[in-house]
Amino acid sequence: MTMPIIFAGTPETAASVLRSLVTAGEEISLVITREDAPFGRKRELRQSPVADAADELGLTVLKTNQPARNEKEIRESGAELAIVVAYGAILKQSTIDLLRTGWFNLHYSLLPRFRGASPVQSALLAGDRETGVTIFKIDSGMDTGEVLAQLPTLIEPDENSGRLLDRLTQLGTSLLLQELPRLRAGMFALKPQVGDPTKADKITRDAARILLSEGASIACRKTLAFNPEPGAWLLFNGTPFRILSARLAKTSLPSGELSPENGGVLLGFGDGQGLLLTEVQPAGKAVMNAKDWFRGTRENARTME
RNA sequence: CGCGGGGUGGAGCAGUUCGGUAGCUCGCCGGGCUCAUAACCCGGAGGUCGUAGGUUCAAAUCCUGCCUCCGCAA
Repeated sequence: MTMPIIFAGTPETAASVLRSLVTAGEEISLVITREDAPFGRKRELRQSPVADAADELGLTVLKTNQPARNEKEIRESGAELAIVVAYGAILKQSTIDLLRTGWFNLHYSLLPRFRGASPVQSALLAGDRETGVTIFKIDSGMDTGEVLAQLPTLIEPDENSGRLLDRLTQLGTSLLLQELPRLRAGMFALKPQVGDPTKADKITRDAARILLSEGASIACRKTLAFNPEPGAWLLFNGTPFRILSARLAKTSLPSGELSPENGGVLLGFGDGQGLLLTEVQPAGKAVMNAKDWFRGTRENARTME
């Protein structure tokens, strides 16, 4: 008897939300996700995690990068409401207008801070103490719509993007489940976003590169922000070298110097401060403890840049 | 056929070019020194060198196929 809804999303985090909605008894009449894309070294075509989840759940899937071309399917789904989580495509006004109640996006920041593709990484990179989730009604802008609900949360020390994303997914899911009855009933109020908007642009590999000159503190934020993807890195003996996890050390060390310490390997930065590397990954190798890695390097050939 | 690196005792590596009974730094077990220790000393266990086949008197090392992990690029 409940009105079916549309779910749109693409990556694993969206798939997780989708499963939770179904488990909670929500009826999904259509799942929209991005088209299959080349994946990995072999560039094999692979469907999105959301498509996988939809298959498991026996839901109808529409794979499209341009929903405006599939207005017929959207209209015929019988839904008047859509939930969007990291779908990865802009909706045109004509598409937005197809649903009476509207399209509601779960966004992983406290809008208007960090509008765009990388709210989680951006919050960690900025060194924010607090972030959260926002559910807003999608309009034609980039994460500019009016807000239905928000939930803040404190960022934990040493929390990286992967863990924070998991937590925000849980928070967002419970907020969604809490708000859905109101959305269905049409009993909800929207408020404009308040505050200074900031952008969270798509992450580039270049942005994830650590520079010795920028200081240990910024480098440390990068290791948190870019774990697991794409991984903060610099060059060791000329090849890419990832730092999976590290923490600021009290000890100081000249820029580029390495020194084994209790619990890891200390790397000196331009500001004289040391960063204690704990988990690293040299090019072509698996992730390993920094100390193990250091053990296997040669004394005369240890150049960080 | 996108480019490239790796798979050697529990961990990280060396040895492969110029085939000839496996090494280093740790970890582990036992013993010693010490007020004590993550320090130091002595001793010990643990490896069909990814896998299948080939060449050879002899293969971690040379040749061929396969499996597998990973970096870059997309």
